[in-house]
Amino acid sequence: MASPNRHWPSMFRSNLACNIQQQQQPDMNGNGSSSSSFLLSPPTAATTGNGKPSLLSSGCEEGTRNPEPKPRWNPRPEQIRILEGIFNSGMVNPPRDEIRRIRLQLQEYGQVGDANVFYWFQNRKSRTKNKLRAAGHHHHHGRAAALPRASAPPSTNIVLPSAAAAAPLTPPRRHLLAATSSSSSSSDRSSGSSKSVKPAAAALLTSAAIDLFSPAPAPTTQLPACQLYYHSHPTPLAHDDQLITSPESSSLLLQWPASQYMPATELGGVFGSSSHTQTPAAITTHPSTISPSVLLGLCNEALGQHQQETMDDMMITCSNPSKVFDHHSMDDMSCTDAVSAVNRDDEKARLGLLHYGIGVTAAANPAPHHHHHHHHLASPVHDAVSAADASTAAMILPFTTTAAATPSNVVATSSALADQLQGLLDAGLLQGGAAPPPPSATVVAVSRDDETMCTKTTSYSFPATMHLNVKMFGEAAVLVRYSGEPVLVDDSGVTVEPLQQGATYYVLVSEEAVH
Amino acid sequence: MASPNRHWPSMFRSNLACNIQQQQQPDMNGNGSSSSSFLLSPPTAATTGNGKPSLLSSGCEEGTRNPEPKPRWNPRPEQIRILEGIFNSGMVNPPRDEIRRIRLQLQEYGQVGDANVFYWFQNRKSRTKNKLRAAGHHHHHGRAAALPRASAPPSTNIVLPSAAAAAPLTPPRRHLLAATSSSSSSSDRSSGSSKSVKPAAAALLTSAAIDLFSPAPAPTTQLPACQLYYHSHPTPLAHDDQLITSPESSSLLLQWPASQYMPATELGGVFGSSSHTQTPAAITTHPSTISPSVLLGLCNEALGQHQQETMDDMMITCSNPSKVFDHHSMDDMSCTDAVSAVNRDDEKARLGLLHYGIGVTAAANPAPHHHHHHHHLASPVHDAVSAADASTAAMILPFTTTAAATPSNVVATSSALADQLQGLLDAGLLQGGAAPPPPSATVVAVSRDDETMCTKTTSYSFPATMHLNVKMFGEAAVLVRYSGEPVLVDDSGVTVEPLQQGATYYVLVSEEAVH
DNA sequence: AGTGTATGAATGAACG
DNA sequence: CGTTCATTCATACACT
Repeated sequence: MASPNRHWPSMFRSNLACNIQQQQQPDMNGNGSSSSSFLLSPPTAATTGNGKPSLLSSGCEEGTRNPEPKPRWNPRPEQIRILEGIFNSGMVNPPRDEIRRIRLQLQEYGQVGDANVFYWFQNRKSRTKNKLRAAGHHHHHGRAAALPRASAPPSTNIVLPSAAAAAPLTPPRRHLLAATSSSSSSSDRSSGSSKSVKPAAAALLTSAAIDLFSPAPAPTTQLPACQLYYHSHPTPLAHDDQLITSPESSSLLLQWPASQYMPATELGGVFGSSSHTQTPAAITTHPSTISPSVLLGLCNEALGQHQQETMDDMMITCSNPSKVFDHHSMDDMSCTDAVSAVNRDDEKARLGLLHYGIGVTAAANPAPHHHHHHHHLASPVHDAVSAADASTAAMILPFTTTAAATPSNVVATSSALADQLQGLLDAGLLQGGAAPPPPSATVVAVSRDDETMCTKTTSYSFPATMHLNVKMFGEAAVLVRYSGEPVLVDDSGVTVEPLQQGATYYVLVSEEAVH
Repeated sequence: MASPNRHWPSMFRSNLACNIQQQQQPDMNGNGSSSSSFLLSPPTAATTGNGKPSLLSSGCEEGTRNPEPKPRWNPRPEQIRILEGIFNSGMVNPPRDEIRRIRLQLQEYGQVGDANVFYWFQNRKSRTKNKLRAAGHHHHHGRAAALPRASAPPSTNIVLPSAAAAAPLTPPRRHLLAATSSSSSSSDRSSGSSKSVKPAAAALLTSAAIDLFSPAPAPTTQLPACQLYYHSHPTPLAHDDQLITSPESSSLLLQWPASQYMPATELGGVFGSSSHTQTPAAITTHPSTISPSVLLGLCNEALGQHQQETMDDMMITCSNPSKVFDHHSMDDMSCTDAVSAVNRDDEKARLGLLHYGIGVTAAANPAPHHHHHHHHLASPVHDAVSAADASTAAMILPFTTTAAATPSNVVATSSALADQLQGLLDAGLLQGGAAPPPPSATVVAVSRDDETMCTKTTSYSFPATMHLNVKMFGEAAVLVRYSGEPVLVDDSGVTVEPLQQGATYYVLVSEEAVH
């Protein structure tokens, strides 16, 4: 695809150290050519007033770190609004050039780099998706394609009258006070902060509503193809403030037709970006064409104020992710797969050690559902127990272990588990299945430290049939059978008879000796 | 398939909404409904109709004013225990599906969302790392010496007699009094920690490091040539007889089981759940099954209460090294290197270490906070066992194992059942169950003799919460979690954080060093 | 009553 | 794209 924007990330890495105050942004690419550039707004703080600056650090001093403080971009509310608007207009993942444009727009409110914009979209999209997933998790409805309108499930595609919708979640007043900030979901952070306003509450609400349903999912998943560009209008921005605040604008929102929906993306295409750019008037103008989402976007952006929530709802329209279920089923997963999967997992980290594994799916089997209390020993439990024991045993006796271990018996309990194990075995991971274990005897050395009162046991696995020199455990070491019966050794400490395969012996050692 | 479900990033925020105070009763879950709950899903709430309808839906009270926007999740002690257990079992950053499972488990004790779990892990990991950094700050090279920094890490590696150990970070008295959780490091919150300890520095100080066994690697001498393999025997040992020799220790070890064995991996999966699942009765039933380690656990518990002295137990195995280690060249990596890496901090270190990876484990024990302690020891014991087993298992099948066994999985499994026993153990053991009283951590030292190609493992049981001086196992020793993730240690080799109760750690030692 | 720590939550930045 | 790291924000508690 054209997706021009892919790899950006690497780019900026600048570090400028601290010098400058604040936000320097990764501007990156901007390439200087384009006009842009101006770094105008220095610091956030300044410009608008955001207020926050103070405390943060920013500065560079603090020395501890290396030379690279690089303050992270801290989007201002206005910027967030804009971004949010664009995003919900369907421009889920803007191409490079769009990013650039957006950046320019944002710049009016504060320094910002393309990278920031890029990341913002990436994160926003990603997070939205996850959230969605989480939320919907319970039921996976399969609704594959839900419709736009119905959007998924829920439904909420309704337009909500402002009041109703809004009310519950977002406290209106909040907006007033805080003003801009509350755009949809993510934004609050920036503004609020302190207690007075309480961020979370309002914000959350808002966001909540939005996130889940609306925005993202749908648009996101949907068409990749259509991304839109929003055209920026040169002008408008400036007024942003005004727009936002103004009541009127809000009123606008109401107006549009909720009825028609179209995928956000599409809209976006249409005018997505414009949204924020748009002036109320404009909106008015094209009401029909505009999709709700767009409108929403606009609203958010533009006025953002109170109503946002409402809008959100609207947006929802298109959604549906589709893939709800792709996971893999463990069952299917062959050992191999499983293995690999596992590895993958940490892979990055390193090879594979991994922990995860098998056991896994457990969920499946027993029911997680509450019933906890009941079955006591019920079979499951029982099995479990035995399994556990077995395992224990295995551990203990390594030797024995694997082989026997067929999980199946034991494990049988949980099918899922079993399967997995089985898989592993098959895969050959576990030795048990695969290779016959060589004969060996286990020798457990038990020593106690009088001081610490600690008892330590070390176990060794020696080849069966070998003659062990007990002295290796110290002069005073005594080798005994599991039964406690001493094993005969010659003067040099070597066992008279070879170790028996599969047998377990114990050596008593004193720490001193060991030492 | 494998891939799809892995980690999920972030974001899900829930709004929870109604959080309700559920908090108090663990049981509340009742909910029966489906397994999960709705927790976060506000969104989904929608399911129904979307939440929007004015409030209704959710029900959350928001209808009202919303007194509380979103109360932040407040993990209950049991939940913390569980999380802590999982975390220290190596599941530092659980994949998405694991999170889900974990959540289900946690839900038994109170409302919680995937996001909460996600955040918990993220934060926990992050903070652990930072702490380390802070602590170890000094110069790299700190060899043995004590250190300069006053604050931080006083690494005192003292041996701690049993008593001393108690809890560095966690307020000791707390245990007695409140008894609440106190799991280790992070968890304390619930119980109470706070200032006393303070930041890392303080913490470190407080906790004394222990140096118990210095000889670590091999207490005993080396083994001659052992080649071993562990063969699995299906049943060999079955006798429950007792055996062992030594008096005291023996008592501990006594009989172990024989019953069925299964690969470590299996265990992992299995035991986790089983453990907590177990009912006392069950236990009783199979007493024979108990492994030495279990016994130890008991001991710990039994006596341990106040202090935990260390006990250890253990096992071993020699296996063919070649297989074991070869993967990535563990050979190449010198311990030293490894170590240093650790100190370095960061992931790289981590990664490197991972090579070693080992496997499995863990168990934690619960601490029943309030509540009498009476559940028979049974459960605890059981827990212990599992822990031990796990470790053992790990050793045995290190490599293989790993792959599959996800502790969490395990855990998850258990969750379902959990409850009944619960009364007994709170959380149960999941994998990590926790033991109420006798917190201890298992440290398995793995050493390989290049000549003989034998691998020897020794396991120690240290009081949980103590800071272990890894150097006791040799300069080049590296302490890793079951997952293979290295445990952070300061320059002097003392763990930044105390050992986690119920957790199993592995120490990689090079024979040479030992030598 | 404040103040600071510990930690949940949110999100920018990056890596693979 | 999904995941992970790092930072920051905000809040619950404990402390003196």
